[in-house]
Amino acid sequence: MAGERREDRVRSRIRDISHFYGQKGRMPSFSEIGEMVGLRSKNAVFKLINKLEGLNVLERDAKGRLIPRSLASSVKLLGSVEAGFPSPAEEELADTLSLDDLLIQNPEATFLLKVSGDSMSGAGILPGDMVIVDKGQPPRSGDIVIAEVDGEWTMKYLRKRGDRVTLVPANPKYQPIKPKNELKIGGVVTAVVRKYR
Amino acid sequence: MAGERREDRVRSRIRDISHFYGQKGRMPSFSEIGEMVGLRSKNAVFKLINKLEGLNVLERDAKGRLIPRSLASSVKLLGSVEAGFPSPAEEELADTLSLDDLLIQNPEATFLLKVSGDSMSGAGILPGDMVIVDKGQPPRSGDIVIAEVDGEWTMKYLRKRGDRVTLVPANPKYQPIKPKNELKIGGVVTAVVRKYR
DNA sequence: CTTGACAGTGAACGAACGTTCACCTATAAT
DNA sequence: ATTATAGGTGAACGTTCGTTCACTGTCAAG
Repeated sequence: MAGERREDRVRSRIRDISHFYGQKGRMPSFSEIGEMVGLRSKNAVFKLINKLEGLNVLERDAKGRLIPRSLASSVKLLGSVEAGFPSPAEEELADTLSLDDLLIQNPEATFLLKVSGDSMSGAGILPGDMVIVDKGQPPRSGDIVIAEVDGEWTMKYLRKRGDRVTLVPANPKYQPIKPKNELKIGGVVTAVVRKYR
Repeated sequence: MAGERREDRVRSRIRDISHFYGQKGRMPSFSEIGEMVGLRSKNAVFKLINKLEGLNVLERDAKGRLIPRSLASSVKLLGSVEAGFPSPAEEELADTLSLDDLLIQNPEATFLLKVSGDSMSGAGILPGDMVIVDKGQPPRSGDIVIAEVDGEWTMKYLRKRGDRVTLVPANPKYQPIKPKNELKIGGVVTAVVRKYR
C-alpha cells in the first residue's frame, strides 16, 4: 500500500503538536504549528487541523479553541507485562492517559502522604511509598484508611461489622486496633505510588 | 489586620483560573477571566494578572502568553502518615505537584503495563498493579526490568555480575533466570502504581 | 477632612489569531 | 495520458487578543 509516507508525516506532526503541549502547557497557535512542522502557509495548518479533527485526534471547545484530548495525557497504556512491547504501529494506536486523571477523582480533596512503617507491607504498601488519600470519600469496610486513634495517625484496613469498627494492619507483627474512645478517619487511600528512580 | 477580604478575593480568583485550566486544559483569555471572577473590564484583569505575576503565581512564556506553573499540578504533597492531616492553613502552603511530572521523566519513551503474575510480589508489586516503564533508560544492576527471555516477556530484578546477567524474581516460588541465548531488555520499571477505587 | 493608593470601568489601539479565498503542484487512480 | 484529489502557497478578512489610556469609586492612613 502506498501513502505510507503521508501517514508518517501526519503522525510526526501529531507528535510535534503533542510535544509542544507537553512542554509549554498550552496548544500552539496555527503559525507556531506551521513553523514546527514546516508549513509556510497558515492555511495548510488549517487543513491539517481539520483533518486531525476528523481523525478525532484533536478537538475544539465551545469557543473554537484547540483543546488537548489524548494529547494532554502523557503515558501510553499498553497491555500486560506478558504481552511485552508492541510494534511501533500498535504503539501509535495505544490509548494515552494522564496519571493525574487516572488516579485522582477529586483534586481539591486529595493529598499525597509518605508512608513510614511497615504495618501495611502485607498489602504491598512499603515504607517510602506514597499514598494518595481522598478526604472526601466516605470510608467503607475493607478500605485502607488514614485514621487517628487516641491521638495518633495510622494507616490500616477499616473493618466494620455492625457497629463495631476495627482497624486491622496488613502485617501479622501488629495487632488489630479496636478504638475505645475516638476514631477520626482522615481519608481513604485511593492509590499507592512507588518511585524507583 | 485588614485586607483579609482582598487576599481572600485574590485567592479565590487564583482558584478560579486554576480550575479553568484543570477543566479545559488551557489558560483562559483575559475576557474569560473577567467573566469568571466578575470583572467587566479587561484592564482590571490585566492588572490582576500583573499582580499574580509579581506574586510568582503566574508566568508568561517567551511570546507573552500565560503558562501554568504550580497551577498545572493537581495534588498537594503533605508530610507522612504519622503527621496526619494538617490544618487548612498549612494545607494552603503545601507544595502541589503533578503525578505525571513526579513519575515520568521522558514521556515519549514511557509506557504503562499491567502486572499479572506474582513473581515480583516480594517487592510489593502485585498482580493488577501498573508499572511505569521507561524504554529510554539504560538498565543498571538492581533495577526492575521488563525483559524478553527466550521469547517470553517477564518482569524481574536485573542482576549484573561481570559479564553474567541474571534475572531474579522477588518471589521464592520462582527460580532466577540465566538467559542462554537472547536477552532483550524492553525497559526499566521506574515506578509502580496501584489503584484501589 | 484630605490624600494617596488601590481596584475597577469603558473605550481605543495595533498585533496576532483563525478563517477563507484563489491558485498551484504533486501524487494516485482511472 | 488524463483526471481527480489531497497537500501546499500567499494574500486578504474580520475577530479577538493583550495592552494602554483617561477616568471613577472606595477605603484606610495621615
